[in-house]
Amino acid sequence: MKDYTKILRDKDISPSIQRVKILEFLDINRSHPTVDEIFTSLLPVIPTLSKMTIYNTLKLFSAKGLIRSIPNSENIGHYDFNVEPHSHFKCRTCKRVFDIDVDLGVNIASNIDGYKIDEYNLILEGTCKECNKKIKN
Amino acid sequence: MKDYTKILRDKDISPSIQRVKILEFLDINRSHPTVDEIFTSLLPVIPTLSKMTIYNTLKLFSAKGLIRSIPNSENIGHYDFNVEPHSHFKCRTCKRVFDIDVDLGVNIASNIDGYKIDEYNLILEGTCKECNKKIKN
DNA sequence: ATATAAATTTTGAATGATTCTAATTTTGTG
DNA sequence: CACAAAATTAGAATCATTCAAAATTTATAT
Repeated sequence: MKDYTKILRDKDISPSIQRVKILEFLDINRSHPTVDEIFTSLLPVIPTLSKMTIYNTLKLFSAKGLIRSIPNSENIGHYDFNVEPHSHFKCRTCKRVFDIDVDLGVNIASNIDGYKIDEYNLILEGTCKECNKKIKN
Repeated sequence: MKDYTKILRDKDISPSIQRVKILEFLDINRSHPTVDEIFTSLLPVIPTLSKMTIYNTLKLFSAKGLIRSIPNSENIGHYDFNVEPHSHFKCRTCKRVFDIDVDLGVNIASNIDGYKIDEYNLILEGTCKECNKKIKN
């Protein structure tokens, strides 16, 4: 079992119950959950939890490089514990976000001068394996 | 002057005044406008215009491959007349979206089996040249 | 320990983008 | 020219997100 309290302290974040539970949830659930999914799942654990805390916490975690957010054309935020370089595929049918092992190489930052890049995301969209099968049947 | 009516007909879209003007606007304004910017700009031209028409039209154009939408972590839709492969940079300060000439190199589609890819987007986020200067001063 | 200040969480209202629904207008066809 | 189909419009509804202010919790100094 990971010591999320320590992970937070190492990033200069005071480890409140809410923050620890949100971080733990994101680590265990690598399905790129939305704010709403996090809220619904943690409400039984922390009955006083508010969505505002989740928004604040996710913003804080992102700023500290602890997690990353995944933009997509449906304009709903997904969050990822995995900050290692990898890409994402969003299924337009089931709405799930999958990890895709596409390596962009390091050469992106070097190409663009003048721009300060905080983050980059490669997002593929279309139909996932499962939904493809269902459509064909 | 381009024949937008013909461009629409070629894609089996009946060329209403609204659709022609929206397409023309996107062609002339390559600044990746939002729905609101399109609406505000075209309202003087088509006084009865409604935002719903713009949403419908952009969705239709996207589905027909006439334009593409640019996802970003601020969850606000930007639209691009240019459907040729290229990437985007969104400035978190001034909110503008810039074209970036990043070559993704290896063709992505071939790497991922089982997934049907309709579209892919590489979106970089951070601070643009101009905003960088302002911050430093 | 205890008072006080600072940080965090909570609540509910507000905002902003997008979607829904139903009515109206426009267009295409016989 | 009438009728059906398609497109547009208006306004309400929804959903994610943010704001502002109050309440709670935590940390600090006495």
